[in-house]
Amino acid sequence: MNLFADIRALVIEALSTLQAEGALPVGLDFANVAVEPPRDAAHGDMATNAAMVLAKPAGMPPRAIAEALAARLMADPRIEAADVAGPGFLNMRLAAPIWQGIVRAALTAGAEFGRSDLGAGQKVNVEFVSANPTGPMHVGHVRGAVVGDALANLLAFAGWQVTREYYINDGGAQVDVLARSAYERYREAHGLEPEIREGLYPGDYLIPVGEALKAKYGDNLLDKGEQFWLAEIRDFATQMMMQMIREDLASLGVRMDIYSSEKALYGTGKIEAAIQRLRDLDLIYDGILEPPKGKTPEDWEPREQTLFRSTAYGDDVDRPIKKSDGSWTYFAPDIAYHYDKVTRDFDQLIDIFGADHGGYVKRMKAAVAALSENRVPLDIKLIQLVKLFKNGEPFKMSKRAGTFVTLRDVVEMAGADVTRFIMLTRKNDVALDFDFDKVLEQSKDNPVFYVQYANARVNSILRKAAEAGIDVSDVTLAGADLARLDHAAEIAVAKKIAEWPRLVEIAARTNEPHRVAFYLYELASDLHGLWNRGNEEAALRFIQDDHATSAAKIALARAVGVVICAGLGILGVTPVEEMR
RNA sequence: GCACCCAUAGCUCAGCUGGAUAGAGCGUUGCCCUCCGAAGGCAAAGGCCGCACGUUCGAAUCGUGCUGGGUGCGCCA
Repeated sequence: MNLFADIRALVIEALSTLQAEGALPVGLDFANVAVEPPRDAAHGDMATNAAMVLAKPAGMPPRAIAEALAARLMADPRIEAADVAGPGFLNMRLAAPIWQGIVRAALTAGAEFGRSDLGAGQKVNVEFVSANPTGPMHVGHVRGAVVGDALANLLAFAGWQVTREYYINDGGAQVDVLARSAYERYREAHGLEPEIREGLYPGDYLIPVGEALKAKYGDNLLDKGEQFWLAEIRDFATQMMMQMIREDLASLGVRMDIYSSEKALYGTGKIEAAIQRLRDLDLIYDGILEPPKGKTPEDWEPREQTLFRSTAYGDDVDRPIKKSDGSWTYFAPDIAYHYDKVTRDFDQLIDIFGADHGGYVKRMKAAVAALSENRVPLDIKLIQLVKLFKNGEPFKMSKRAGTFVTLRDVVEMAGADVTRFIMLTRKNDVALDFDFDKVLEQSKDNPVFYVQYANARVNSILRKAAEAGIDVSDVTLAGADLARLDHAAEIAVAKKIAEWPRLVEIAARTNEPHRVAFYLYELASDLHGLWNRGNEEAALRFIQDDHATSAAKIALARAVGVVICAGLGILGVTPVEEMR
C-alpha cells in the first residue's frame, strides 16, 4: 500500500467528477498531477500541484480549480482539511486514523511492508562486478558489487523479476597472461625458480594454482612450449580464479544467478550472428577513422577497419569491432553478449560499470538500441571510485609491490554489513571516502551505527515490555488501540513510516539504492528524537503503566523496526538486535 | 580538440525526474540523564545552490554557453 498513490487516485477521481459536473473542461491530461509530501510540514501532510498543472490547458485560474477541488476532496472522510495556498497549491491534512492505520499496516505486512508491484513482473537483468578472472577482487570492485546487489534486491522488492549476472572476461589477452603467470608458479611448485617477467601477474594468489597444476599434470608440462599448455592452463587457472571470486563475493553477501562467459561466445557463431544483424540494419561498414583531435597517438596511421555505425545512435564516432589483424575487439563479443541478453527476453537491462568505462556507455547503448530495435532500454550506472582512508590519512596501496587492498581485506577489517552500508551512502556517480576508523566508530557520525542503534533501541523496548508482562507479538500489537497514538510527535513518526512504500518506488524507478540508506537514516533520527522526548515528557515514553497505551506506543516503535529491517534487507545488511 | 561525470553551509554530502522560506551529519556556541540504552536528543549561528543567459505560473533540478575538477578517446578489457 502506498498512501501517496491512494490520495493521488482520490485527487484524480475528484477531478473527473468535476469534469462530469462541467466544472472542469474535458480532455485534460492528468499525467503531471502529483501528490507529494510538502517540504514544510506546516503546510500539511500532502500537497498536490493539480490546479497549477491544469490551469493553462483548462483556461482557468489555478486558485479557482484548487478551490473547487478542495471542496470535492473534503467529502472524503480521509481528508480532514484541504487549503489552497500560494499560487494554487492544495494542501491536505489527513485524519489521524490514516496514520495510525499505517502502523497497523506495517505490523501486519511485516517484512513485506512497502513491497510494490511497480515493476509489474517485468524481467530486468542486472549485470555487475564482471571483474576480470585474473586475480582476487580488489577494493575497486567492492562498491560496484554492493550497488549492483542492492539494486537487484530493490528492484525485486518493487515488483521486477530480477536476474543477477556476471560477465566473465575470459576471452581476451589477459587470460593468456594469467596462464603464463600460472605456468611460472607451476614450475615453482616443482622447485624451479619462477620467472615472473614484466607484464605477468606477480601475486602470491597464483602459488596455489601452481600447486594444483602440479597435482593435476605432474611434470608433464615442464619444458614444453606454450602451444602444449597455454589453452589448458588458461582454462584451469580461469576456473580457479572464478572460484576465488565467487568466494570473495560470498564474503560480501553477494550472490549471482548467472555467470556468462565471453569465451563461450567464440566459435558458436553468436558473435557473427550479432554482427550480421547489425550489418542487415546497415550499421556495419569498412572505413577509416579520423585520428582524435588534439592528442594524436604517436604511432597513428590511417587504417581501414570494420566499424559499427554507433553515430546513428548518438555516439561521437563510429567504433571498430575488429582489430587490424582481423580478430574481434573487446566490443564485438560484448555486442554479442548484450544481444544474447536481449534475445533472452529481458524487458530492461542494467549494467554497472566502473567510472573509467564512461567512454563505453554510448556505444553500448547504441548497440542495444539497434539490436533490440529500441525495444529494450539499457541503463548504465557508472560507479565512481572509493578512496580509502585510515586515521584520516589516505590509505596507500601499491600494485607494484603486490600489496593492493583486496575485497577480503576490506571485509575483514570493516565487516560485510558496515562495508555494504557505507558503500550505499553516496550516489553512484560521486566519489566516496571510506575511512576504516570512522566506519567502525560507534557514534551518530557513523550512519551504519546510527541506524542499527535505532533498531537496537526498538528491540530494547520490546524486551523491557515483555518483562513487564506485555504481549509484544506483531499480531497483538497490530490489534492495539492505535487511536491512543495521538501525540503530534508520534503521528510524525507514523508519517515517516508512510513514506517508505513511496520511497521504494522512487528508488526503484531511478535505479538508486542509496536513497534507501538515506531514508533509513532519517527514520532512525525520528525514532531517536521521539525516544529522547520521553526524557522530558513521560507521556511520550513507550512503556506506560497502562498496558493498552503501552501496546499502542510499542506498536509504533515496532513498526519503525519493521521498516528498518526491510530497508536493511534491501541493502543486504543484517539488522542487529543489540549493540555491543 | 571531443565526449561523459561532478560543482549545494567552514568540511563531507542529501535534495522526491520542475514546486512554497534549499535540508542532514561533522565542526562552532548553548542546553538536556532520579527517567525505556546520553553509543542519544534539543536549540542557535552558518547559503549569489560555480557563473551567465534562456524555457514557464514556478528552476538547485530542464536547455544553451562559459569556468574549475575528474574520467576516457583505433589494433587493453
